[in-house]
Amino acid sequence: MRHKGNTNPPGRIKIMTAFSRLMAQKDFHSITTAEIAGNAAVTEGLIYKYFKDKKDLLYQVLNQHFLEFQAKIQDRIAHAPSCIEQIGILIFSSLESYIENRVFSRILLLEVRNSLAFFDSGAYEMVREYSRTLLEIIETGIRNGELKPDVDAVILRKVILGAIEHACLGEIIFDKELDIERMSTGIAKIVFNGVKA
Amino acid sequence: MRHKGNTNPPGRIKIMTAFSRLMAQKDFHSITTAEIAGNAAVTEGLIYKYFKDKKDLLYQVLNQHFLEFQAKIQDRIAHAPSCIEQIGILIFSSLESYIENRVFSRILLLEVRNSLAFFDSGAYEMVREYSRTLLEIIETGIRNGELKPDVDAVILRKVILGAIEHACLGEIIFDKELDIERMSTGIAKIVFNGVKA
DNA sequence: TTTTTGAGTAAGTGTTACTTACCTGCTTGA
DNA sequence: TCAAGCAGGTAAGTAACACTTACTCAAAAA
Repeated sequence: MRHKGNTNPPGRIKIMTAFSRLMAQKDFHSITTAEIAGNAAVTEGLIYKYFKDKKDLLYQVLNQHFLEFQAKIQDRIAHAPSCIEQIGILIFSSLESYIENRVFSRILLLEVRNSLAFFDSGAYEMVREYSRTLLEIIETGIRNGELKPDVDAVILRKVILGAIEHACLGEIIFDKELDIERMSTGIAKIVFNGVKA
Repeated sequence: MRHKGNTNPPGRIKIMTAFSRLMAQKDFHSITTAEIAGNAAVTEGLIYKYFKDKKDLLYQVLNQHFLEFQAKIQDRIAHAPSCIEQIGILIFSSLESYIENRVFSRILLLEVRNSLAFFDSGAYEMVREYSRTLLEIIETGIRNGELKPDVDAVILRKVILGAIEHACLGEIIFDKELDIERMSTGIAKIVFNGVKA
């Protein structure tokens, strides 16, 4: 049966950290419950005391990482004066978080999306909040004249989020370095000024 | 053992079409080999005559879909006069293919990326070719003055590919409609002209 | 006529995610 | 004060799954 207690017992923490460690080395499907339990020095059964199933464990680890991501970005954006700068900061901070926290990125960009169960999870709600934040910035920018009045806010959001994700996807998959500063200013320049001569 | 013959026997075709049908209904991991065999009216063992494992079946189905995708895009681009138009066509045709061929999209955007084995597959080579095509168009555009001379071609490619993927991701996942014309011209407008007032 | 070979089958097998029943010590309230 | 309840954790399963092995059959080659 599922656990009811609302504390955070050592076994639960050990399972999550062991799983995070393993996610840094290999993909979700090739990590076995036996392996998780072994690394956490608990029995397999305990995993199912704290997590509904293996996927639920994945989502909760993602959730935990997401909290830091969210907090950092919201804080930085709050201190920026203009919408243009806020968008620049969001691009930079997102890339920075993706690159610095590769376990988080691997899970969010590569592992969870293939299962519909994710979209009912709390972690997905955080994705939506992040996405909503960007939309609000864009809409404010259009209203106060920083952005062109005929810009489609929803499409612009898709362009920005897509660019961010695609920018670090290869680097996450193949474990390469990324010049975050160069990439984020490059993306911002294209989106803000366009590329047509 | 793996099959050696180079024909395309009925069993093999039945397995691939049955699997494609199933992929339209549910995600890869929840499709069982028994289910595939049952739908194809063959025995489970035959799957492993023609495919190394379940993932290999996935990659080969993707490959097959990709051939049509590639052919359509290359053909359309060849008939466009300018780089600007070629990029517009690539955006439109990609979105169209993603939306019209959802099995292909689900596999490419959601299912294969989580396993490193994919990046050794023939299907991934086609992704690279598609990506290379876009880069060449951009570089030509910069050289002949259609695009700004200081544009970073690699970053621009990431913005465009990211925007395309993100534009139809939600629609693929949640099985929604998409106004392809509106979306592709919207993306092109932002990328070409920028959004800053 | 015999041999080879590709297409396909039947019956496994080891692993894996997940379950069930249990133990153990700590708190708590009657 | 002590039994009851409960949270943390364990041990030993089990069903289902991906994948394997050893086989049959038919038709073309030799």
